Amino acid sequence: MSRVQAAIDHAENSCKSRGVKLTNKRRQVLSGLLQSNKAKSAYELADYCRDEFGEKLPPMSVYRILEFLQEERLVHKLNLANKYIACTHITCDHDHGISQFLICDNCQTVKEITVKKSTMNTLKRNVEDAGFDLLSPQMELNCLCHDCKNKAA
Amino acid sequence: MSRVQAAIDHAENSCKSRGVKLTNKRRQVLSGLLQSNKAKSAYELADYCRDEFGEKLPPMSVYRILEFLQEERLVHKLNLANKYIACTHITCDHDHGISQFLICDNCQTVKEITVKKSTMNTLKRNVEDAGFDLLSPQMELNCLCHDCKNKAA
DNA sequence: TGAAAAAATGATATGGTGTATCATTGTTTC
DNA sequence: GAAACAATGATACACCATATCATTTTTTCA
Repeated sequence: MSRVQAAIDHAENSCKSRGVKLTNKRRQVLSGLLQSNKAKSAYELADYCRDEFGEKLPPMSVYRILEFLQEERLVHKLNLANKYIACTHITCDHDHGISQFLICDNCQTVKEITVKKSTMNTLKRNVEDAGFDLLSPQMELNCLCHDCKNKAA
Repeated sequence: MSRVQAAIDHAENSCKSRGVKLTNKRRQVLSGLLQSNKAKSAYELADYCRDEFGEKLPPMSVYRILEFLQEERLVHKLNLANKYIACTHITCDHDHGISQFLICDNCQTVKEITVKKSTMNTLKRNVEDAGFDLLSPQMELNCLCHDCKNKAA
């Protein structure tokens, strides 16, 4: 079974156990995100569903579906680019910490990592010293992936 | 002399020494950012110039002016919110490190801080372990400022 | 079963952000 | 004072996002 199919099956079960439905269109949008290692915009996903499944999905619906997928923790929104990406941990059952996203400036590949708790704690203290409380420390960092770095060299 | 005026004077000198011009409109846009502790969008700045100085500044011009101000390191762009803010260090002469921005989710006040070098190094190593190189570690963090926190309590 | 309620999706219009392009005005330079 | 350059204006348009109301599909439960 493909990695994508495995993730979708897992998502299906997760939804069922939470008492919500992974409808056909929701599954299609999710698969659009899963079969790519780059983030995609709502409009790109609408195009994908049209091309791949012959569904004409209006943008509004895509946004609603993405909102649903985010609530179910299947998808993350990258606020810097206004794009969306499937959660790397779909197939994990355990709850995972705050994710940080590394975005390659050259090829747009996105990698989701989890920064060590101690680093985040240091950062948090830093922020509190400035008179603020950290709410959602999801960081999106502009990077160059080593593939592109090597090609450039 | 007001804080704003002092910053503008300083910017003026800085531009002169770099051989570029802080024109009237550029000064107006900069002052729009300086007299606020919140970030402003290009369109908000256009409105500000219209209301405050009777200038009708088309959006395109505001964007060009903001680009100029960023090149001169007088202004930062907050990519998360698509807004701009005056650099806190305008009146410093020394070159300063990478800035991090704390944004209050409630009142939108923005505070520019500099995270300790050791923390950034740890983060950098974290990122490199994942196969990426950090390009511009400008972080924008969603926070709650202590003013709002206290009011809520 | 089948009508009412709820959930999901469609359709249309519109607003905000940002850029491409070409035209115009203003300022240096020599 | 003409040529070269810098700054700004004007128009059009692309993309992201949401508000609103309509329609379809699914669930619920008497």
